[in-house]
Amino acid sequence: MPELPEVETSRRRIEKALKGKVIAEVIPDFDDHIVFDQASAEEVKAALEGAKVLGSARKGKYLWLKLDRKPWPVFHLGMTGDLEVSTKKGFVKAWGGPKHWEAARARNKETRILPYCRLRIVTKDGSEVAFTDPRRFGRIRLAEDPENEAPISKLGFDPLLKFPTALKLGEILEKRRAPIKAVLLDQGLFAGVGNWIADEVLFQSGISPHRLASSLKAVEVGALRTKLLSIIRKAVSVGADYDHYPASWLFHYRWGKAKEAVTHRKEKITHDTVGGRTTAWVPTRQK
DNA sequence: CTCAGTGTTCAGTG
DNA sequence: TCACTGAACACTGA
Repeated sequence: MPELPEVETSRRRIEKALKGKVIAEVIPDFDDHIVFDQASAEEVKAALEGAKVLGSARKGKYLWLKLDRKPWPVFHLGMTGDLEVSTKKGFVKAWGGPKHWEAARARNKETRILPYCRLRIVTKDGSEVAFTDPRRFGRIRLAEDPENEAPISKLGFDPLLKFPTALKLGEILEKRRAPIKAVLLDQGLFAGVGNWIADEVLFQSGISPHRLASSLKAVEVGALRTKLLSIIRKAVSVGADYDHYPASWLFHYRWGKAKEAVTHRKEKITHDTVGGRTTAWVPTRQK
């Protein structure tokens, strides 16, 4: 479930594999018009092959490569997208379901199978990056100036880049009539926040997801801001490795809708739909 | 077989 | 015009 920490971790991973290198070959799935919804697979291939990777950048859940020529590729991981790296030669793409993987495996036992691979990038020195996405809500696009073009230009504050003071944030939330959970998910305000981070922030700051954003008191806005920043920084610092998130986080207990779901302190977890999304929260702790 | 679950966009409502 | 809601999108897995 790629939210800001997973996307930032992916960015660092592929930057390490590609920075300073020349892209030798790009292998897209030419039949995929969903992931390649604006630029065609052919156009992406043409834009990347032969270009040198200068670096990478990210805002919210979007990331992009900076090349020594335009346009640049922009990636969104959607709900199930991922960017994998191999430093040794030998990724093999396999489209479709498990049957395709078995067939590919049978053809070449030595090579790693990449389920649902949409794009492979191979550098001159043999490093490989692969974009995989089973459910195809992810997107691969091209842009001349990603940061200043829609949709990235429409994003709000990225908690890792620039974030408003508690005072300023309070002024913004005062004008919003939707439940705070829905406002936290608004990418035009909190770029990079997704469903689990929003729930975690509200859990840790003791605020009910149903509260209207405009009803939050200054002290609550301050707590929400502090928790939002600390949760994202912590998740990024451990490379979005869920096993290393603190045991006290709701994250470990929120999945599934088991009636008996409880926190690490045995508090009852309730599942409601807020802002159109399943919301896990703890009524005894969140007011 | 049905449906939840992921994030974004777009149509519809107020 | 603006703010907000809810469905649609593709697909797996429970």
